[in-house]
Amino acid sequence: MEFARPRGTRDFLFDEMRQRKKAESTLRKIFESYGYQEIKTPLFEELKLFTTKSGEEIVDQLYNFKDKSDRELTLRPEITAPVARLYLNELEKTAVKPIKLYYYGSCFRYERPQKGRFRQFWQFGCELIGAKTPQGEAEVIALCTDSINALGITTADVNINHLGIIRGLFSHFNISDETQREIMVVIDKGDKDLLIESLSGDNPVIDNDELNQILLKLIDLVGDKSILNDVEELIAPYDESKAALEELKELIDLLEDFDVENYTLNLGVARGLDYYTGIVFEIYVPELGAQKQICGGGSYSLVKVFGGQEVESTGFALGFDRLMNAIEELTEVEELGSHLDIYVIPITEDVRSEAYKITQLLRRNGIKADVDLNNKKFRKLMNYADKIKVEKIALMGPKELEDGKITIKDMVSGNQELIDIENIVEYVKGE
RNA sequence: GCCGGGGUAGGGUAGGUGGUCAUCCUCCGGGACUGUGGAUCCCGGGACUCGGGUUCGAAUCUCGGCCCCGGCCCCA
Repeated sequence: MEFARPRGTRDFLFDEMRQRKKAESTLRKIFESYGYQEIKTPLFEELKLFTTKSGEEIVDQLYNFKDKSDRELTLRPEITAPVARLYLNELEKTAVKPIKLYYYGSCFRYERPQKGRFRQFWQFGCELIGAKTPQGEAEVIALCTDSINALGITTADVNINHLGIIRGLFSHFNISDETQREIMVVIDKGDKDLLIESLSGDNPVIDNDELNQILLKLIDLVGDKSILNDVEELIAPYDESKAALEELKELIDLLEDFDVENYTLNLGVARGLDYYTGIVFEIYVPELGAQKQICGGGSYSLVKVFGGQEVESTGFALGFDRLMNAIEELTEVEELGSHLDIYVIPITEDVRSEAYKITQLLRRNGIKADVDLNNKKFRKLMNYADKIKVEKIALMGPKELEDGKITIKDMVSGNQELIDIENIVEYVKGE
């Protein structure tokens, strides 16, 4: 084709758009029911915003460019950092805390596209700023699971961890930041063989057998809250991890209050980034294969990222495209019906002007109505109404107009009824 | 960045050893059909991903680009 779209971006047609809009509105409703307010941030930001947050390495994965004034900019790869920037710019000094923000927008990463992975993709997420308490975290997780349930995704597996436990161990054994980061990345991959290799191979990342043995046991702890006892036993000698474990326990108790029942404790969940310090969680839909992660979230510290007054935040981002894949995979795709409520058909040429008036009347009363704009003949209009699968048509000709009436026909049953024009809005709405 | 498989009307396809070859279905527009749709028939519309090379001649062979589909790497 002469005009190709850039690799890894997508077009969306009507039906797909409608399914997406439906999911979007479901999510909005739920986020707003939790008291979140929507914000929008720019699609591009200073490159520095993201390198500060995530390190220089991520430039490889960014859609970055220089503008005409030679500024280093980039399309945003995620929305947490822009929200943090916005907070520092606009809200830090004025807004009443806690602040509940949500966003829905596209993000960009310069990577090879593949299934469940595009260069332009959509994230739906939130940030709870200034309420880093176990109850804040519990509520955020509740919002997340409610959202996923409302979309009909039934096989989602919510995995929760508290990074303070493992950080406590690192601290106890005096592990350097750099080594911590290295080992976190390996844990984050979820590949145990690789971890064993890293820890006990020829060139161990950590030269401490005691810690290595604990780590290997720790990341294997996956299950319901009964595993907390195992964790407790394992970290008993290490005071640095105990506070985190207590926080985790408190969170687990609170999840019950927030009516969250299905979750997995998974001490192997990690994050590559070192500003995540407390609770982290990830959600997987196994049916999606390699790109099964539909959500990532946790608590982090804004001060660690950008400076400014210490503010603890909790948030998560849903991968909207993957959610749509999961919905498609797991739920019966609903027939959408027509995009119109009614189609207005003038039977003869001389009543067209009346047809336009009636169409406008319907529209102004919130009815999705359409009318022919191409002077097509009656038969063609019937044909068209059939093709677009509209359920109702309004038929009008000189005969019924003389009496101030109009025919409403149900295209599914074939029944039709003669009604007074002044009642048309009520009639169409009423059924 | 790497590896595989692809690209023929809007969608789905046939042809592929170079030449009478651009096929069929669907779709879209018009008509038969004049105040009641879905059927049928007729007419019409629309494509060889782009560029270079070989050749008298390329959808077909060849090289490169672009794009698509998988899989790695990566995944804040």
